[in-house]
Amino acid sequence: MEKLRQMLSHTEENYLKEIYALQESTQKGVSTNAIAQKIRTKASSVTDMLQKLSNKKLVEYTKYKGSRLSGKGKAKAISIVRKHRLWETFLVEKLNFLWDEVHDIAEQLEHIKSDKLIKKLEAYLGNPKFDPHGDPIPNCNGEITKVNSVGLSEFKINEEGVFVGVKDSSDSFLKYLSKNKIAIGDTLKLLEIEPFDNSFLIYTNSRQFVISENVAKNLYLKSQ
Amino acid sequence: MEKLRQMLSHTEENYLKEIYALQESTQKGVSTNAIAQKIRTKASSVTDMLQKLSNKKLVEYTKYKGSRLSGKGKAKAISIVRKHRLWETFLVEKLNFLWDEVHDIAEQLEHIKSDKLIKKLEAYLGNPKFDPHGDPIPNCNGEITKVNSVGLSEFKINEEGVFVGVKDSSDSFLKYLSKNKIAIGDTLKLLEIEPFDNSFLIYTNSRQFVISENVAKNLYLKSQ
DNA sequence: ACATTTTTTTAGATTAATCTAAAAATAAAT
DNA sequence: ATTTATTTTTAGATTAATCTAAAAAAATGT
Repeated sequence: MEKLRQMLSHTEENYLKEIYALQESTQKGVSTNAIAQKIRTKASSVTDMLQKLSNKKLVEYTKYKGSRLSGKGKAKAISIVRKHRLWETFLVEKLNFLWDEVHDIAEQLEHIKSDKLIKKLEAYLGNPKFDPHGDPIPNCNGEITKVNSVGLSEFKINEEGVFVGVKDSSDSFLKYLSKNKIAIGDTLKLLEIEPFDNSFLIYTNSRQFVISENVAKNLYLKSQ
Repeated sequence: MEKLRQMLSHTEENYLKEIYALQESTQKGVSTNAIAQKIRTKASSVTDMLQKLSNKKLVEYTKYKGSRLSGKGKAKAISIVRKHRLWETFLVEKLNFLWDEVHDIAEQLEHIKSDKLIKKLEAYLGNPKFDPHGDPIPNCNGEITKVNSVGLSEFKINEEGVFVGVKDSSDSFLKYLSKNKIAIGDTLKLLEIEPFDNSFLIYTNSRQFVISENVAKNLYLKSQ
């Protein structure tokens, strides 16, 4: 008797997506509390869900030790990220949304279940490799183009690069960027770091201005 | 204290949509069993939901008497139909889906919550008035273009008309139509009705063929 | 190393949507 | 006008996802 493919709930998919995001930035297990914060729920709810996902072999979970996605779980997470980023691209490229308006809508669209839909959407968009925030779009086999960009905070004085993506794509940060007219594709040059507060003096588009260290850390550039 | 707008679950939205479809074809209350059949659930589950929707003032429900949507409920139902039909149009017009492949996907997309999205989608599609099945797309105020088409089964011998829509948009019926190469926009002429089995002899696209009475009832034509 | 703090898990409840089985109301048939 | 059949509702359970409060484990500080 063939076991028909697991249908995951929106909630389960969200957990997988967030665990994936968290485990990418560490070698160790992802802590229950970290997940709870991301999902905006209580640690006890997370424990329940981890046990469930563990039974389904999507997460490797051992009590008190934190969690990692299994191969299956990671594949599923990447497929959700893929859908999210394709939909964001659609919203910006075709429907003329601003890049700081699309996150919540893509968060809903990423759960639509249809492989055919996502294949056709991808083709319709011209097989983009990056979404509007500069994040790579996994292909249908889950492979992700490696971006070798580096945070502006790592730059040397007078080094120059093209702004290719953000680290933090929170609403407030994206709104900060639009307000200050910094957009993907812009060439930025680091002129000076003020030792007193570690603020960065930047040159771009024939003007110069100051950004905080925090902002600099969140800007990814491809240096030439 | 301002009451913030009711957020309905997918399930509630589905009930409203189906009750709307059912109540359009009758003056009387919609029966609990009829809803159960549409939603593919048990009558007892429907009763529970009707009581809930009634408490929320979306449905006018009196025990054993059947239900009708309230003004609020009808408006909500129409907005879901609107989303469903706009998404179907997108899938067919932009992503090149066939008209018999889009229903299940649109059934998911219709629950995406964003007024801005649906406004932008509508504009992107060029403000279409009809979906790929010939059904009218409600505008953002819930107004629906009246189609004065008539079932082929009402035609007289030698009467001719343009095929503008289907009554039953079930998968199997749409597949029947594609297989037999009958598409919206085709001109059909009724040549003969066979008295023995009430089958219809039809002429279209330089060929003639026979359809059952049942099929004839489901084809809506605009006679000239 | 032990006491304290923090993190994580368990136990027990709650809400939404569903189900089955039984009871109640309505409709149909003789 | 009764009886029979059908429809609808109620009562009581179940499952998924969540919560609070308390218990258990791990990490931290002196």
